[in-house]
Amino acid sequence: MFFHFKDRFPKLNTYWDKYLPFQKRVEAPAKTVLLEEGKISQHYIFIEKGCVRTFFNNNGDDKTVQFFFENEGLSSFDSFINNVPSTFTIETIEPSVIYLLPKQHVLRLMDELSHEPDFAQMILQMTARRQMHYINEFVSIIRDTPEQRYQLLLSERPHIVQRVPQHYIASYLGVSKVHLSRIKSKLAKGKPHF
Amino acid sequence: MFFHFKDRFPKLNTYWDKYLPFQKRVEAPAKTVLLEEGKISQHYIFIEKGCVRTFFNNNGDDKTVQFFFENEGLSSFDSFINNVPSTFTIETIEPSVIYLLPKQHVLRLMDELSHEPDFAQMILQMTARRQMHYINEFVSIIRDTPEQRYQLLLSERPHIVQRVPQHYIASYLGVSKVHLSRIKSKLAKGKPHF
DNA sequence: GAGAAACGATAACATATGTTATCAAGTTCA
DNA sequence: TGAACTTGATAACATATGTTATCGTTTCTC
Repeated sequence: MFFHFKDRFPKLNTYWDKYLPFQKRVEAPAKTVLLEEGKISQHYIFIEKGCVRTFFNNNGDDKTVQFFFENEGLSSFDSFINNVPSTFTIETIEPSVIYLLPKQHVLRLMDELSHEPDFAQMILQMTARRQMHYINEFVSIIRDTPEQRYQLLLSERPHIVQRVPQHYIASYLGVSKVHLSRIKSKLAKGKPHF
Repeated sequence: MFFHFKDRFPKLNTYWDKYLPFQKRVEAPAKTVLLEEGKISQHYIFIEKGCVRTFFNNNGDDKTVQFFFENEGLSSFDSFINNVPSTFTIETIEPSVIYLLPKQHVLRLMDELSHEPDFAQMILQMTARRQMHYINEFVSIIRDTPEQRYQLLLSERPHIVQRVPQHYIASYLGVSKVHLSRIKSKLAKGKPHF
């Protein structure tokens, strides 16, 4: 959440660096659960190597909500901030190197940050962007066909298509894995490459 | 955005009351545009009477993103905070009584608020909730069928179904208006009422 | 009050998508 | 190495959904 924005708000660096030593480094194999649906988030998660998805269970099959990669950080934001059970699970996709910063330190870090005069403005700018991201996800799914959404992934976030197993992508796009396979084969026919 | 939370953060009331006089009261007929897609948001909007939707244009037909009713407030949050063109239009559905608070006053209000010791925590809690709301919209649409989504509307937000024209609801659910009509007639047959 | 526009239902047809089942290739792990 | 699991493709069929067109009713507008 916060540390995505280090570049835009260089002031964060000083604070962030101070808390680096409190992180726990974890080498996690694929399919390691970092936070389980229903539990309360206790860590801020930073990905040094590998990738991670968030998903929730729906009658046995799970639905992927989002993907994260190297140098991205995440938490189950609502669960972390409001101390409520997480509505989704966070799980590694590939074998990954993860840094976990315990909640107490994040809270202390935020407490320090709040003395920065423009902290509130910073928080607002960050959260407005995040909010826009999720609104766009919603907008895309009511506006675009699954085929268009897949092509958007291909053109704008190709690393997802390259590194993430297809059935995770299917549930993220909102279609069955069979249909995603159909979409791929249809696109392959339309655009033969030599 | 903010003033949704007056009840949970009573401190807001003092500040809010102070800025009440700066609002402009507007009586707007149905289909009045309060903010146009592409323009930069200049007001916080509060609905005293009536209802409002946000939507964006997509090849001629528009897609509704959200509905707002009495005693709710809104802005094009990202546009308002980050001074970027709004990605959607805000328009009245019914004849409505609207209060507009110009941006300059909202900024001043936030500036005052930022001296409250727990302002940052308040902002975080609020935005985490909002974020959860939009994630849930996304989750619902990749998890549920349009029929299930319509039934959720019926059971959890019946006022929407009662007051909003059907084709707006259809685009919000992500289906054509013809199909929403089919869903309704199917449900009516399943559940005859005497 | 009359014409125009908005709203909603329905039909008929085409297309998109889900479901289930099967097969093949790769990967993991004991 | 071999069995189990994972991943992905494809076929066949059923269902869901989009598109276009028509009709009747209501609502708006002048």
